Amino acid sequence: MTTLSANGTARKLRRATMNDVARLAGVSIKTVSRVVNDEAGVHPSTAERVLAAIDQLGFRRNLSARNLRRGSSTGTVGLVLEDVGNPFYSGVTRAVEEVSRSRGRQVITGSSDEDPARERELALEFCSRRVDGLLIVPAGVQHGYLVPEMRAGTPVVFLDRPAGDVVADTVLVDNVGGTAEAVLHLASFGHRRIAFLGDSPDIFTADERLRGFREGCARAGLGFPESLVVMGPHDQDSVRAALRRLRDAADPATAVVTGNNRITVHALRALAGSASRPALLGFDDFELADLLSPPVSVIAHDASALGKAAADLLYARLDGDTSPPRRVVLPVRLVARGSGEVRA
Amino acid sequence: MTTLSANGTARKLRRATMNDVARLAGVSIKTVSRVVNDEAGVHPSTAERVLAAIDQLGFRRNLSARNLRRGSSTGTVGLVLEDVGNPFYSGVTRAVEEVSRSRGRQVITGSSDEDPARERELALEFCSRRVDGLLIVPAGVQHGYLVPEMRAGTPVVFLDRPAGDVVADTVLVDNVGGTAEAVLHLASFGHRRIAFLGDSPDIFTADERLRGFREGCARAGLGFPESLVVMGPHDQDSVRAALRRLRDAADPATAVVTGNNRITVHALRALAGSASRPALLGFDDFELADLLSPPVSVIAHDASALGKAAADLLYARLDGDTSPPRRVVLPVRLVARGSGEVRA
DNA sequence: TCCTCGGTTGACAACGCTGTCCACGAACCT
DNA sequence: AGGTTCGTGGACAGCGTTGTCAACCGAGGA
Repeated sequence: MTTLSANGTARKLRRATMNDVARLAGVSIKTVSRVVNDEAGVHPSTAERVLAAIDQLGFRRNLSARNLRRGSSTGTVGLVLEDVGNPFYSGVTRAVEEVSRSRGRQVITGSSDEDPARERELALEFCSRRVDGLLIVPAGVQHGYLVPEMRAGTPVVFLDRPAGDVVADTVLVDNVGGTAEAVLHLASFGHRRIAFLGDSPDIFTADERLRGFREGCARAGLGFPESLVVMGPHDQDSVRAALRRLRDAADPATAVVTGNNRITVHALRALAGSASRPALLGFDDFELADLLSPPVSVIAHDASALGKAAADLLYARLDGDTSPPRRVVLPVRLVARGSGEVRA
Repeated sequence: MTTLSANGTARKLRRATMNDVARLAGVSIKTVSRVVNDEAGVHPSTAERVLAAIDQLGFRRNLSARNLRRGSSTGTVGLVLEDVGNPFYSGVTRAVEEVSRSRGRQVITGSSDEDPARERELALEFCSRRVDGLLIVPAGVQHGYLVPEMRAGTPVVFLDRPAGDVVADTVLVDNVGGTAEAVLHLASFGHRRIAFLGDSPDIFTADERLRGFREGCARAGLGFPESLVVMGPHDQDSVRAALRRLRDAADPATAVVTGNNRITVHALRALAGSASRPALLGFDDFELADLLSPPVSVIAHDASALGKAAADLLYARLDGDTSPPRRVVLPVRLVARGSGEVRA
């Protein structure tokens, strides 16, 4: 094994172009192009000379120039989500990458951090790069800025949340049905005082899950326990405070539905070691939920299924599908592990 | 809120170019360029006409063409890692994205799945796209293919594992020291039969951690317990089988060091509910480790610190740093939570 | 009056690449 | 011998943008 040094020495050197290769090989630039693209009609000995020159110069075809000239696809898709660092979204990312790979495309990602301005900035930047398509987990509710892009032929698919004011393909999960099912499940174990701990109602999924919670309460004949609904907390301290309030109330909650994986984890941490724990059922599955004690029951849905469905939809558009925009709602399933099966 | 439809109708329409804008606004293309780039010297009324035309046509500057012409940075960096879906790497990704954002650059990611051919393919594809720099979690040990790229001025930083045969900036974590510390920690609780469950020794980090394990054993005066070393298992079944073998041995292990987060989780699942559990100390921290019972002690290191350090190194090169390649080793720390503090 | 000057605008080339079209020589046919 | 084909190679334009340079116009100075 030889150790090759390749650092800074020649840093400012311009990259070799086809012209350089052509000059070195003593052929025309077009012949180089032919060799690089495996086009027929180049004499083997000529090709060999060209390949040697390519090797010697470390030439690598400039894809930007190629795509510009050919007016063809850039071979990229843009993915705007809330936070690649969140395991849920990284699962989505992986699925998108997987599908894209099979279609010979690369994925550019960006995290919006729930900031609509940032989402917009990322999406438009991607459009400037002429991505072939855009996958967006909306942070805001206004997407009119995408209309020119869509009209210009960039297909857009919204993930996890719908767009505010444009009609486009959308993949969602059954937030309402899942949360309602959670309430009914808890009620079937005798719970009458069920609380809901959700993220900010500005977030579509949080709001939908609250809707599902109300629906579940209604179907279980529990009325509308507004005092048991807390929306907004999404860090450790605020979740802890909310739980304390629910516990210390005159008529405390005996069960809690948590609105997403982060809130569930914060709730678990807040409740750890406390003597009497309410029954708990969380929206979103998460790793190790089965190993906690008690194991945590959840409304599970599949990040990769979400990513794959969205990517499939996008690639169908790229393949020329011009049918009306679709809205796909993926099913969720209740995974009973223990924490939600405690009698009131 | 108006609902805008923007689907398929005009799909095959070519995107508007500066030429189109110029024609519509009745100015030269150069004037459009001036407006788009906020260059001085355009009469306000002219600029207004141009902006109106841009708006009407939904024009968006083509960055590929711009970069081609200016010969400047493409504003992208490539990140090749094992699997974006793995929480550890998604943390790395997020950190890289964060740093890149502050430097006005976008991140293109790709998962190699530990396949050297795939790593190479991704890295070279990124080079063809003329990324400004490359961050690579090596899957293989041969990186000579990168030499032409590096010579041509693309800085490369290796993450988490060193490159096989090129000299370049590298950011690692203290695998050896951390694992040795783990062994000494367990030994301090009286353990003499300590096992190591690691991933395939082909993987640098797995091999280094094994080295650290041996070093720790030596320093603790435990000799070289080769029968207690199992390398390779990385799925649920093989980890379970390995643990069973260790337990059923004539002189069973009383403590286990697991070589990475996935193996730790598999081990936890395999040991769940079993009567006598060995002391456990895992390499890599993971979410909820503190909430398990017993809470899991780990050798922790920080994915974002790794990503940030690597990105910082890369951007330093892009800023013109031509000092010799650096090797940064990030410290790890033992987080004692309970599972590793069981007396033998 | 002529000239200069700042403010505005445009013509043109070029970035690296590929599609089109044409040139050249050798071999083949009639 | 002249014409036709095939195999090989090159000249050139243009993808959408920007840097360079020059032209134009009205105002101000000599």
